[in-house]
Amino acid sequence: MEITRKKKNIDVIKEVLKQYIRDKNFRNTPERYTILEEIYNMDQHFNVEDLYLLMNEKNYHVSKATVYNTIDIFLDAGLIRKHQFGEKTGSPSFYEKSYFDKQHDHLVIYKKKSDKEIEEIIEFCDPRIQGIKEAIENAFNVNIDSHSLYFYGTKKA
Amino acid sequence: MEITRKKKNIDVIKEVLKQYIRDKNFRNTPERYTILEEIYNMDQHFNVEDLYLLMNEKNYHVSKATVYNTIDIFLDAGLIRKHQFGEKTGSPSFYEKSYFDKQHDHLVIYKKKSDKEIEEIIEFCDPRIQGIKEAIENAFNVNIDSHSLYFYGTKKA
DNA sequence: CTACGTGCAAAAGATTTGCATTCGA
DNA sequence: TCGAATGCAAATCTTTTGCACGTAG
Repeated sequence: MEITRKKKNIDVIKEVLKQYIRDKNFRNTPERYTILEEIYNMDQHFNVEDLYLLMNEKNYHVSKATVYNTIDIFLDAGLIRKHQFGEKTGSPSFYEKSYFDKQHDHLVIYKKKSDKEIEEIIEFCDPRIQGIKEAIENAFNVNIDSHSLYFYGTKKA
Repeated sequence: MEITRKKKNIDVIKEVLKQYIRDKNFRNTPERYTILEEIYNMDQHFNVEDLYLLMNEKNYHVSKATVYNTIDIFLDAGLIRKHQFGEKTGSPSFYEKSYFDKQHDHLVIYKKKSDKEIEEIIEFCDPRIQGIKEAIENAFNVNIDSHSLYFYGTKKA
């Protein structure tokens, strides 16, 4: 039952990708569908290195360049979202699947206030952000396509 | 008058740095005060490259390593804030002076929705974010030290 | 005097790019 | 067939690190 529903979902996702590819006159390469499937099998945030290693372990051979390339496409298609956890610049970007998911934000909990080692990342969703968004759209005459909100803190003693 | 007030402010800032340095048992190097002054003379967001070039143009010789080093200290001291505008991972971090400034967030306006070239960055301040912050602190039993909120969009036609 | 801080250059790490090869349409 | 995608390696770009030297305390 669980497996069935999962299978159904991934098929829907692949259909979304197929339509996107058709719209953009891109090509239906097997890599794109395989990477998509791999991403949608994950339940965690992942980075390019993770995904690259995981796929190669499973004997799907993909180059890193292709992973990066494909990730860009998926981002544009709205199939995944990108995150920059922690505030360090050089650290890798993280991604997560986004289709079927409602938009949410993140609370980054550091082990200690000082050295920014991440202990945990919690997702949350507060509807008030929509109100702020609308206020900003009106105040500055813009259309807002996305937002990113992170809170950084530590566990209460 | 304007100049006087400016001079006064920078002295206060330097005093803040001095106290911080004393607390941490660091050393009062001239570089630290010169870089601080340079930052507080700017009215724009800046990155390390900008600051490094600017200072060397003015014949203050500082190495990039020292700039990075000093920036870290200032961040910890709360004298500056760090931003990652645009969503690209490899792009440099930006900074801005933060003392005397109230916390604000940013609206990043892209020229076109698609290619993420930045047209303008607008600062705003919406008090509702405080309400969200408090809700999160209570919900997850954490102390939140900081947040970052960015809206991304384009100008309305 | 004794480390801490600086400068310089090399290293590291994530991402991009160039180019030859493959393969979808 | 023909150009878009891929794979691989080299290049790029920001930030970090190692080490010798200078200097604050």
